[in-house]
Amino acid sequence: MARMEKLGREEEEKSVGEAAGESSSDTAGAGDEVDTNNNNDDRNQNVSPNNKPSNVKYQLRPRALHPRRRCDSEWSLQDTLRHKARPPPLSRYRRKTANARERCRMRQVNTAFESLRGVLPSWVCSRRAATDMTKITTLQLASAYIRSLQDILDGNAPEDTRSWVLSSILGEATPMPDPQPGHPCSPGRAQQILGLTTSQTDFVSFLCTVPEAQVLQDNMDSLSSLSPMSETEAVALLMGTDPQPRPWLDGQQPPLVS
DNA sequence: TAGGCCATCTGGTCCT
DNA sequence: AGGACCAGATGGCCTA
Repeated sequence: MARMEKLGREEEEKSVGEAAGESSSDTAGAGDEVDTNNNNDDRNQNVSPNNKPSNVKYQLRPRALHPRRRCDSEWSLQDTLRHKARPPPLSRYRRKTANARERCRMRQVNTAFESLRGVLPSWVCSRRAATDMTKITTLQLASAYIRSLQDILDGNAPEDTRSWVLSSILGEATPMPDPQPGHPCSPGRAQQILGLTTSQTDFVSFLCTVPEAQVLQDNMDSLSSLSPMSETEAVALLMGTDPQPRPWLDGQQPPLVS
């Protein structure tokens, strides 16, 4: 939290500085007077003279076109032919405006990540600290979540799914048999107990007629190390009555907002 | 202290 | 020409 506040302050200060005519790159120096193409960088020393990796996890690739073309086997002839003369560097004004646009663009990316976290059900994330919801984690969780929903829609589920879902809906500890009209876990019963809307009851009906949601749990196995789900949580998701607080959305400082 | 994650700056490329 | 997008580089913060 404190970290994010500090980051926010830093950005604010930088924005103020730029508004005052300062160039943040004057102090940050991210690229200023740094020969980003030179291979004398410490982290490039594991690259052999023929530019092949030597037992390293990753390596840097030359940024400039000509060195990259020399070392990058994926560089195509078309790329070479398409290469244009190097344009002059941007003016100081255009560089600043470009930086501002880039910051804005990255804010939009972060907003999109926040939005994505917002649609992830709590049981996907509830076992994770808010600070653990990194961008990568968010994408991985969302991917697994979507996969689970897709499996449900495709009907790739064992037979016991209906009873599992309905027993969860009804808050009963043991699996229920297949619902029959008038059965305690029929859609009508669920509507009565839970006060469901018509559309929600329709969804229960859907669950009563197709095998599906065990796959949700199965897919959650892939997430088990991240966030084991309870039946109640899963049903809350399915019914749109997600009861759990989402600390990363709860008015607290979001974990990754710039 | 190393590694992960992030924001930011920057240059290159593509598109309008 | 200028904006959008992308990826590399850099430095700060945090945690194991």
